[in-house]
Order: sequence, then structure tokens, then C-alpha cells
Amino acid sequence: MARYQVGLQTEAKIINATRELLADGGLEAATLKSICDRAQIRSGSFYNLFDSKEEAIIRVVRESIRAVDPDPEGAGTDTVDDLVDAYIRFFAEDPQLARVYVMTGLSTEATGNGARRRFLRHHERRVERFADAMSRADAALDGDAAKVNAEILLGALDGLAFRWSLDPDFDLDRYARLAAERLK
Amino acid sequence: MARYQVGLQTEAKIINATRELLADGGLEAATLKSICDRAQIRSGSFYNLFDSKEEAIIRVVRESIRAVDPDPEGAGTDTVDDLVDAYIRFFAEDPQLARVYVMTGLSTEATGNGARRRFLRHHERRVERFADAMSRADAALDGDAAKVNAEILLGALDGLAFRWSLDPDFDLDRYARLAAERLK
DNA sequence: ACCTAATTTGAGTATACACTCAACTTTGAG
DNA sequence: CTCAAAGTTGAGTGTATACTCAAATTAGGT
Repeated sequence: MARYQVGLQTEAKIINATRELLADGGLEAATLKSICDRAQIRSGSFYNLFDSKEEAIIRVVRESIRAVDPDPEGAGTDTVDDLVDAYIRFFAEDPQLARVYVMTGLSTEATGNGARRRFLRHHERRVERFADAMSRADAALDGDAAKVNAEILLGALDGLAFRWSLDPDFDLDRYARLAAERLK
Repeated sequence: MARYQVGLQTEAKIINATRELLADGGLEAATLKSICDRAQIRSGSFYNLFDSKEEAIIRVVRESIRAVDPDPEGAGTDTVDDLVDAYIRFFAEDPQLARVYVMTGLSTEATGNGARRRFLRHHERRVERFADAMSRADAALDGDAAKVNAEILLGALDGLAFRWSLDPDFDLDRYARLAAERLK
């Protein structure tokens, strides 16, 4: 499985092309032809490095989901503000990956519902993270109430992010901070 | 353009089949073949009544968008609670249409972005509706602040609805009411 | 019962898609 | 420099898609 430099470069070109296409037009836009055209390769090269189109897409989607997580290994030291900031920063700093992230959750099929399940699992982990931070900040808040609050706050953040994905002019940063202020 | 009874029945079968498929599997699932199979007709009959597959889909989507609106002609007499109730009721009473509604906004292409634009336009109208109701309830709230509040509340509702579309077990009714309580 | 227009049929068209493979070229370790 | 493995190519395969149309059937007003 040793690899030549050219192969690694081609792999990177494919991943970049896939990410750009997913960010611009979602799963519908990421056809094999469009990926190969953008990466400036022929389909045979694609299949020399990837088993399927889905493999490339899942790699990009996974990357986007990981990127929204401020500190995947972090164990209970974040504040709610930290978490909200990380969420907002993700959208501000890498809108392309962020769009992939939003569109992933929304896609009905295309990646065989695997993406949806991944998205949901990640969401649940994040709710716990937020709930923990809320509990730490307010000793009077019991676990269940914190989880409810976290679910609502994350719902609002996701809803506003979705709104932004429909209309890039929407001031996500501002609204997300206001929502967090009212809901934390 | 006079029509026989059979024709009207066929049209209804097609619309129903399309709605069911959209609700279950989104745009990806609503292929011409699947629509015709479910409606128990052959493709020629479909094209005798519709100019394109998109026409049938758009009819269903429009229906879903209209259904979420409690009183499209209503001029400024609703309270925020009325509007939130209508939103929740829409999801509780016709989950199938509601799923179509959510999935429509999320679809990247498939209906040529027309659906997305429609969705956004409708969203903006609804924000104004909510903002008006908020202004009426609280004289101290100026127009801009009300609009911001409305945008956040609707963001939260849409986010929670999206969450529900990923996981039908999610208790949308409960969370939506809690969100409205904190944000109105 | 008659007759025209509405409706149905299903094989057929054109196109786009993901994916394959045999022949060829390039890489880089020894 | 050599050469086996890695990488590239592009025409080609199979399948699914939306959509068409000539021929047959049916509806329903007269």
C-alpha cells in the first residue's frame, strides 16, 4: 500500500473538488463527472484511489462534522459560551464545510441514510455536551432540565444555521449570539 | 379542457402518490416510476395530465407550504400563541405534509431552486406575521426588535422541526412550546 | 346506439449516472 | 539504469431516469 506522491496529490485534488461541489450545490451537484472535471482527472484515476463516489463524499462529510466539534476529546471543561462560540466560529471560518454539514443532515438519501444517522448521533452527543456545561454553570438545574434547555438552544442554532444556508446574507453570527443569550 | 371523471380521479391518485413518496423519502424517492407504481397507472397517463414530474411535485410542495399557514388572508389579529399553536398543529395533524415542507427547504436542487426560493419567501412573510403579533403584545417593543425576536423564535421552531424530521420520536410539540415560552 | 374527444397503454427514446478495464505512462527504490 | 508497482487514461458497460407517441380503449353528451 505504499504510495507515490502523485497519488497523494490526486487524492487531495479529489477531496477538495468534492468538498467544493458539496458546499456549492449539495449532494446533487457532486456527480462523478463534476468531481473529476473539477479535480482535472479522469474517472479511472478516481476509482484507482476510491472504491466508490460515496467514499469520497463520506470523507468530506465526516470532516465537516468533526470540524463543528470544538474539542472532540474535551471532557467537561467547556462553558456554554465556549460551545456556542465554537459553533458560530465554525460557520464564520469555514462556510464551505459548514454548508456541507447543514446539507448533510438534510439529505434524504443519497448516502443511504448513513449520513443522517451520523448527523443525529453527533447531535445527541452535542446536546449532552451543552447540557453538562449548563449544569456546571447553574447548580440549581437538574440533569433533565439541562438537557431540555440544551436541546432547545441547539435547535435554535441549527434552525438559524439552516436559515443561513438558504440565504447567505443572513447574519447568522448576530442571531446565534442573541439566541444563546436568551436560551442559556 | 373539459374532463371526464376518470381523469380527475387519476389526477388525485397521482397527487396522493407524490405526497406519500415525498413524505417518506423526500425528493429522491419521488421518481416517475415510483409515482406511477403507487398511483397504479402507466407513465403515459401521467403525461396526459401533467407536463412534467416537477409539476406534480410543486403542487404538493405548494400545498404543504400553504397548509403551515394558519390563515393566509388574516390581517393582524393573531397572537403569538395562535401562530405557534398553528405551527405545532400543522406538524401534529399532518406529519406527512409537514415532512414535505421541511424537506422542501432542505433540498438543494431537484426542483431547480424554485422550491427553496418559495420556502424563503414564505419564511419572510411568516417572520413579519410573528413580529407584528409580538409588537401588538408588547407596546415597548419596537419594530426591529420584534423582527429579531421573531426570527429567533422561528429559527428555533424550524430547527426543532428539522430535528423531528431526522427522528420522528422527538417530542416536537413539547419542545416547540417550551421554546416559544422562552422566546416570545 | 353513436361518435368524438378524453384517457390509457407500454414499448421505445434520449440522456445521465456510477462504475470497469485493458493498454499505456510514470514513479522511485535498489 | 532497471523494472515492478503505482498511477492514468478514455472508450465502454449497465442501469435508472424523465419523457414520447401511435394505437387501442373508454366516457358520456346527443
